[in-house]
Amino acid sequence: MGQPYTAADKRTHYCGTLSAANIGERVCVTGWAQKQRDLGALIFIDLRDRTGIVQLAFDQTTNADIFNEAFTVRAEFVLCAKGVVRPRGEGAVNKNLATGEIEIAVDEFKILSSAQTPPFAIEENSRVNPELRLRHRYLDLRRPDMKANIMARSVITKLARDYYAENGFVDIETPNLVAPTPEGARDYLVPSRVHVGSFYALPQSPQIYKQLLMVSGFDRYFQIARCYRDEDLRADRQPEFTQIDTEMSFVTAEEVMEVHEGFLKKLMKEYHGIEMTEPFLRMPYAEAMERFGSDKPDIRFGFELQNLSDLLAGTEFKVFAGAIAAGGSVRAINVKGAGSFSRKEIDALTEFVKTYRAKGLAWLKWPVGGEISSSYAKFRTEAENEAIRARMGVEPGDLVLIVADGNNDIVFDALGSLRCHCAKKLGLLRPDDYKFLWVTEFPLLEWSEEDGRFYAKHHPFTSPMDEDMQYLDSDPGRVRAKAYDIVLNGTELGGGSIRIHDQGVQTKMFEMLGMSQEEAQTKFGFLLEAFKYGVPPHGGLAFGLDRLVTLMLGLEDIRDVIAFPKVQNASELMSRCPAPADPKALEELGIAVVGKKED
RNA sequence: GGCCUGGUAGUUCAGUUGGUUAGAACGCUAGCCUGUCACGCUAGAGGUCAGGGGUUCGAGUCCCCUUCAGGUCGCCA
Repeated sequence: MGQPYTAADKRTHYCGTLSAANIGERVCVTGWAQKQRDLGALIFIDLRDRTGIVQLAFDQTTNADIFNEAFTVRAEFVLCAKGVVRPRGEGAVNKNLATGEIEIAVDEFKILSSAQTPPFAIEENSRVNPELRLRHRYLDLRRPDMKANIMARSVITKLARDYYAENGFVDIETPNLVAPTPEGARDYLVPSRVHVGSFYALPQSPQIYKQLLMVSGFDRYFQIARCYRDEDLRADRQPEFTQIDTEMSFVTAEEVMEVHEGFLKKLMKEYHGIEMTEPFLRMPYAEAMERFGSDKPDIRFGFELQNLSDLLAGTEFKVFAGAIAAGGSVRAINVKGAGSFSRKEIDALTEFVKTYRAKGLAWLKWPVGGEISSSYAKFRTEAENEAIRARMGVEPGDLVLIVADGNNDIVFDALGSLRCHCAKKLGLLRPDDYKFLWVTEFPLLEWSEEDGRFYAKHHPFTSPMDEDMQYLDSDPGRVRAKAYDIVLNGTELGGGSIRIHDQGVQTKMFEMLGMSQEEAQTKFGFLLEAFKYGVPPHGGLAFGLDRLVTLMLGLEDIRDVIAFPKVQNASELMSRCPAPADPKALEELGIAVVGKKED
């Protein structure tokens, strides 16, 4: 139900752009009815488009036909209105509205489309069930805040394109139907009709292709690349996501970092008006772990980790002694000003660290003007207390939280998460405080107890550091990589590395990952082959665009910057995918679905 | 795969110790109203208390299962 749209209905202005400057002009506006207010012989309609709202005025005595049309308008009707912009009457100015000084005296009017009452109000900050919002995402995206998010994403994407183009990067598309990835995240598989029984994968990243583009001599590559990983979702993780993907030839790690730092600084300046002149802080992985218990530390606040193992060498407290004896450690953070936390609050913190596999949480309190108290009173000594107080810089009113475990990974993980948790609880995290950090010198390999072998921490094309080459055979776990992550306020925004450009080192790397010559040939033969024909030293970096936009907007949920996101079980509530396939299509693909998982 | 939280009109929520006909606000429908903009006034409609099972004289409320959504650990080279 609606009238036809003709060339004569072409809009002259966006609703939100009209102002007192347009008074006296005859204009044509189009959009959605935000609200119809019927005062009897006078009707007002707020008309909304992507720029804002303008008020349409209808007077029964002036034009009864148009007035009667306006009478039938309900929320979300699509309208085209023409008329003269006029100032509002004395006392009728709306200071809360950008266009509040004026209105349009409508003299031509069309209902282009009627509308059902929407299932939720189209307004800013509406606190509506996310499920309902996603089912009607097209309506959710009409809300001004969601619309602003998506439009901001467009602006940031354009900034990226401009910056990298200005710096000599060539925008090149890489395939979305690629060979399955042998390691790493699970692939989304795409069956081939022509090759029944064979599969493409959707790319987890354009990694190999961009390296091959360096072999081809493009020197600098750039792409806004869609990537896919079939893993469980989080608030900051979607199964399909977008990377600002880059690669450069003839560069060192330092040069790669400088170029990308330039982009972030440009973004901060043009988007937030914040001039960042100092180079971003750089910190080796080992230091990040030691001080913050995390490879993506939030450095907006302190509460740094301290190793107390040496101070507690003689402790009679079995939990501590046992952890140290097992080759682990006892570490602590001093949560400044948290001495007032109640027993109940500390119990909640204990539960919190347990989710990170810590067995418990010990604590020491130095209350203002009170006696030292602790969770392990029976075992502590005055000397130990004093040593801890001195090392942790404890002042009255502080709370020292201690985690001990035979496995240092657990100690770091638990305390690293706990310090962020406490900072949040104490309200120390300002989203408009931007602290960038490069984390460098990541370990090249990671030992898997479960599989009894090494895995590449980054990916198998990452170059070892020159000074650690000597340990490749004798002590592979010690080898550091020319890898770097860019971290903002505790979130990994992106990461990259200098790649191996030596065929021999690459072969060695595959060996260390337990891959035979034949296997390496089968999986990456084309890459090794390409490397025979003159490969430049190269490296690159990819930003997670979704996370970048989320942080730039001060949001927490990645879904707020994605037009059509998926929910936790990786389905999409609006289109209802994934869905069972047409049996004929399956037959053509040679695929039989043998049954859904019962458990 | 594990753990935690939640699901009550269209929406946001309340619903006491298990007790009569499940309420409010907003929205919606109709009528009235010439300066509203959270318009106002009057009247009205609107409920599979997520679904199923159980306990009970009696279940929105207690128990179990399922389902959906959210958070999180594992996972995410």
